[in-house]
Amino acid sequence: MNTKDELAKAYDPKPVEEKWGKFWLDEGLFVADPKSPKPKFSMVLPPPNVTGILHMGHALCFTLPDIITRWKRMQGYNCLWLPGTDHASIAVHNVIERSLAEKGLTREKIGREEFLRIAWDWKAKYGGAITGQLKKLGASLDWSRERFTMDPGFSRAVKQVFVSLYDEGLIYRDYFLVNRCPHCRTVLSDIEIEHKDLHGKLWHIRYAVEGSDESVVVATTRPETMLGDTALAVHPEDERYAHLHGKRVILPLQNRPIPVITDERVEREFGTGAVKVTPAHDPVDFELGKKHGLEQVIVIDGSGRMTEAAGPDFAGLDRFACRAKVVEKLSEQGLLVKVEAHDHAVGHCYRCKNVIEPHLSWQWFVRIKPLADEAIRVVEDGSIEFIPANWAKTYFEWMYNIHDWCISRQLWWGHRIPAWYCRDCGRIMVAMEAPAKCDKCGGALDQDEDVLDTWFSSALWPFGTLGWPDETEDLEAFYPTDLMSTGFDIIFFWVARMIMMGLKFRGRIPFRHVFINGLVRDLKRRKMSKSEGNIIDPLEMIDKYGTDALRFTLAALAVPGMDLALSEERMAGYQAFANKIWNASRFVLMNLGEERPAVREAELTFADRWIRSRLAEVTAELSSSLEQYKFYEGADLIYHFIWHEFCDWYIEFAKVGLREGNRTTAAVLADALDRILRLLHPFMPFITEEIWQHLPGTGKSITVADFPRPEPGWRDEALERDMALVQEVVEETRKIRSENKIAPREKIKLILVEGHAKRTSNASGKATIIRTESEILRGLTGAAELEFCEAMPAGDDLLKGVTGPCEIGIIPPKPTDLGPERERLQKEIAKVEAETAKIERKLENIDFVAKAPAAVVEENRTRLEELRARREKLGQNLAKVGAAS
RNA sequence: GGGCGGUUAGCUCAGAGGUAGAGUAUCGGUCUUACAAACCGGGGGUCGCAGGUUCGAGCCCUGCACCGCCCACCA
Repeated sequence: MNTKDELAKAYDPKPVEEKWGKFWLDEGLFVADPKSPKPKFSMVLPPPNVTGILHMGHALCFTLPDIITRWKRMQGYNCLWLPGTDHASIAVHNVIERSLAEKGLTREKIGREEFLRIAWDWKAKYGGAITGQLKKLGASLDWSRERFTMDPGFSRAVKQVFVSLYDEGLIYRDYFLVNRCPHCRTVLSDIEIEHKDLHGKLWHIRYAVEGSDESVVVATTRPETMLGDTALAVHPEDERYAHLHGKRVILPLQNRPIPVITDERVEREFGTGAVKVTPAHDPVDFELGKKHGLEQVIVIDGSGRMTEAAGPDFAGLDRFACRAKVVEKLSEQGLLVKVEAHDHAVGHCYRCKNVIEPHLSWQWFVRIKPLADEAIRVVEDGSIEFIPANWAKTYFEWMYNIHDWCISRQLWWGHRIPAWYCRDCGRIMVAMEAPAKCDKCGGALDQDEDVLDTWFSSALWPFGTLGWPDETEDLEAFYPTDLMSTGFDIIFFWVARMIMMGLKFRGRIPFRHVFINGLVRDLKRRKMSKSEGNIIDPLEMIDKYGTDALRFTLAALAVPGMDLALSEERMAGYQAFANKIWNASRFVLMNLGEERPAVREAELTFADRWIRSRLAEVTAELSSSLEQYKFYEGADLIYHFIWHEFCDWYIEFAKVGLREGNRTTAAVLADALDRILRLLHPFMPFITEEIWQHLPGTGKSITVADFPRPEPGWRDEALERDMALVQEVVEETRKIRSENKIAPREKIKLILVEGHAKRTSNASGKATIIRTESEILRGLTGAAELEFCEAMPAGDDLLKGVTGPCEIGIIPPKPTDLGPERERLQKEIAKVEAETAKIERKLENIDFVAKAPAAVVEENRTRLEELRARREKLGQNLAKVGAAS
């Protein structure tokens, strides 16, 4: 890259992001090589829906793993991060059927073939939107391996899995009561139902006992289903109803006799203790019906309308309209005893939010227990780890109580179930390819109309994308993957099923770590939704603050497993951070030529050694944070280091050296920046690449540069402690200046009173610190004249005697009010005294001295001494100021 | 009904049994030649409540309150 062109004064992300985003892809820097001898690190991207447009959830889901992948890549791993999209049956249906409805059409009117043509067209046209947006986030995905859950290879994998499971008896077909969404007109699995507590009613209805004047009152939340009642149930030991055993009651409105049955599952305390039984429309009743051999009368169809069986008064009515009418009729006939308010949970469709309807029909199921048992084991034995670990509990909770999985959907967009039915003998044939005719009777065959649950195919994502069922190079090289990063909302939908299918079809876990990220919420902690109007659009944020700022914000807020409240202010803060780095880099580059100067050990200044020591420490800490997926911690670390150590202190120190023409300082500055950029790169890929390319002596791309390792020789804790003293002196000086309203320009005289000697450093360190200290005091505080207290020995080296924290006083440059300084000292004294008292109390406590670890006791003693010494010096200073006034 | 989180500065959140932190906001002061998207300084806290363990608790234990989420067949 051209190192000569100057950096603009302020950072402008747009051209930079465009340039390097393209460069990385053109150069194939993220393309994985299955033959590489390097250790591998692989992930598959949770495929976004083709219908999707980028939202903050995506931004988070792509940023966090991208940080990991970039970090691993820089560490020399052969990284594969495989992208793709999901066909999202129901979501696509919703989109297309809505547009059909606008033209007065339905999918049934245009037919399956035409519908699928439209769907594929739509996918081709809009399905790419999400991938284009993804690239803007700078996610280092291997686009050469992009997949789609309905591409031919993946479809083959899906069929293969279905056929195998069917052959093994793990997939079966059954006539069963399932959840159906009347709006989406398909059945759903149990976890696709959202339970919401609603304020409902409990209607008490009188049923006459056959052949007597007696009656029984039942309570129900769904009066319309009574039309399909085929029994009345009471508890066998409920004495109130003992005389009804074996009798029949007359179903009102239908005037049909139904038997009274007894079952332990009836709660005597609830309602009247007598319950109507509707086997075709209630899950419990369905089971009761099976147990007691009851008839199943379907009175509500798949669209939520009443059937002929509901009787002429109700047939054709919508279920809710029917409810009103039933209640009305019962009331007219005096059979409605009372109506109570009653809160209860009602199932809603997770896609369209309509109330779901229990629906009796033929469906396909996965017999899940045998698969779940293995999947439980691999988490129990630690083969798969959840991060944070307590999500494993959620996983177990569901897995232990898992129910068979209904996988058929009455939709067209998706993987059509590879099952054929013989028109003549009804035989079912399941195969990869359509059989020509029935292998039993030779009859013609019809393929099952339904498609598979989208999640059935997603479950195969970690190996289906790598070429399975073929034993490909990629599959060999990259399965199992190392990390699955996703939201807790799809642990059941997706994570659990991937584990089950991975174990079943690869015999190995699909991934080692499951990182659970939280939900992105707004500042009021509400979920972002269109209807709330609180959406923060990532593309808008990128436009406004830059991708790096967005990424850094998400990382800084990402505490594992916790929801994060996104704030635009914060993002603006990280935009400023990018600008800060930019300007710091400008300063560094200004002080470099075409070549990077070499470091000469002998010329290293105190500050140079200090920043190297800090760098070694921060490098180690950052790696440790990333290893634990503590993105917030890593972000915080690097942010603080760059802004408040590198910029605020080191660059200021370096100016002293640079002014004197110290080329080693220039070299250290350049080297530190180089390392900083590499440390920061996983978080802020674009700006770091841009600056790095301007630094002399770097390589092809920072994406494949070495991630820094802590230099073992650089860490120097004693030196860091000395620097802390220097910083204390400087900060105290600034404080005094500020409180006395002394302008930076004005020269002041400082009085340094030597502190206690406890924190003495080694002799050579002292010499250095003293020199640096003078530099800094001049350079940073503008104090040209230093004056030291009487106790200080006079001599050439003004600060020779300073060995510990210093109390600083000032002699104002001109007569001025010393009141503020006096107040400051008094406040400081009060603080010191309060703390002294606290520690004294502690040390007077015999138990504390006896039982606390010796080191802690010693620490407190030292601290007490420090405080007492400090109190004394403060007193001396106060006396001086007091005397001056 | 069962389970899981949360409650720390005005706001958003970190926090490792041993001196309560960050960002931001706020107040005051600075154009100190990398950066006003900046610099310097200040103020701001009974760590939800009540007990307990401990020499010592924001942190561990018990109970309670409130907020949020997940699961669940009292119709």
